[in-house]
Amino acid sequence: MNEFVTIRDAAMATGVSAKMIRHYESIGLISPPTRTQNRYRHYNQRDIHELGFIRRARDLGFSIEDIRHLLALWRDRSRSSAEVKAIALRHIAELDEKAAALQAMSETLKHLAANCQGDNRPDCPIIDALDRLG
Amino acid sequence: MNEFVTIRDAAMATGVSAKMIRHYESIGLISPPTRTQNRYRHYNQRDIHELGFIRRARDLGFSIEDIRHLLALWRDRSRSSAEVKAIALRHIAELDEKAAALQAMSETLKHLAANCQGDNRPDCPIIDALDRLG
DNA sequence: CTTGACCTTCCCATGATGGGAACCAATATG
DNA sequence: CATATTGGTTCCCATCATGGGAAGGTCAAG
Repeated sequence: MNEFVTIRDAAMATGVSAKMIRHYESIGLISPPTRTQNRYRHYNQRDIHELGFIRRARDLGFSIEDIRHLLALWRDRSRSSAEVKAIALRHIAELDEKAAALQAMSETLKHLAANCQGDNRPDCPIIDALDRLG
Repeated sequence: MNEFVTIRDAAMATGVSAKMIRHYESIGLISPPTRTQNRYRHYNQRDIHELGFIRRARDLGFSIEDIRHLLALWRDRSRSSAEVKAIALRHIAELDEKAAALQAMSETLKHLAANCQGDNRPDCPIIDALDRLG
């Protein structure tokens, strides 16, 4: 019934914390919602929908600036899917690059750890590698 | 010849920026080096060696707190390799977890992007997914 | 003596998020 | 009705590792 909800309700409905909702407003990612006489923010269904969009984009690792762009495209009925896809592909490349970097570190450490006895003696190929001896 | 070098030379020799060398000192990761009369920091071979250790640990993604621990073990002749290995294994688990999270995002986006025409029409499964419709 | 290259300390910024203080408004209970 | 609790508000600070830059001291070379 009540189309307007408080920031807490909006947070629970979308999975975006009240803290972050205010933050998104302060950086202009979302527009300031209506306020009641007591200065409380009140969110309508469109606002909630938008916050859900933002949360899902964050869950996919998009940056705030990317989301700003995606929101503009979302609202633009005459957008081209090519523009959306370009943002996604660039982000995919970044994700793959970061994942590869982490995996390279992990691989290196796994090799070193595999050769480490892990006993009470000091000899350790991990330390040696950091020491530039290994 | 000259065993003592300036912070710039130490930075160039180790790949750790002068800015970060001062920072590591300020947080107690390295001990304050000797100073000349003019208050300039001067680093010896041991210091350079230690900074190299830190840089290699950073390159493997270890946090500053992990490095603090690793440095202590490095200096401890009576360390147990088990303790070093434990730190490494925990870090490997973190790296793998983060890499997996990034890959999951990438996979999801790749599926969506594969179904996106990328043309000048607005229809777009990527936007639809963020919109909760897809 | 000036110029330029280096050093020093100190403050501010990043990106996304949370913690918490100080204060005001609304509701629920004794 | 008075008070306790809850939940709003703004504002400041912290994270993590790193860099930018200002203001000022020091030194070598021209």
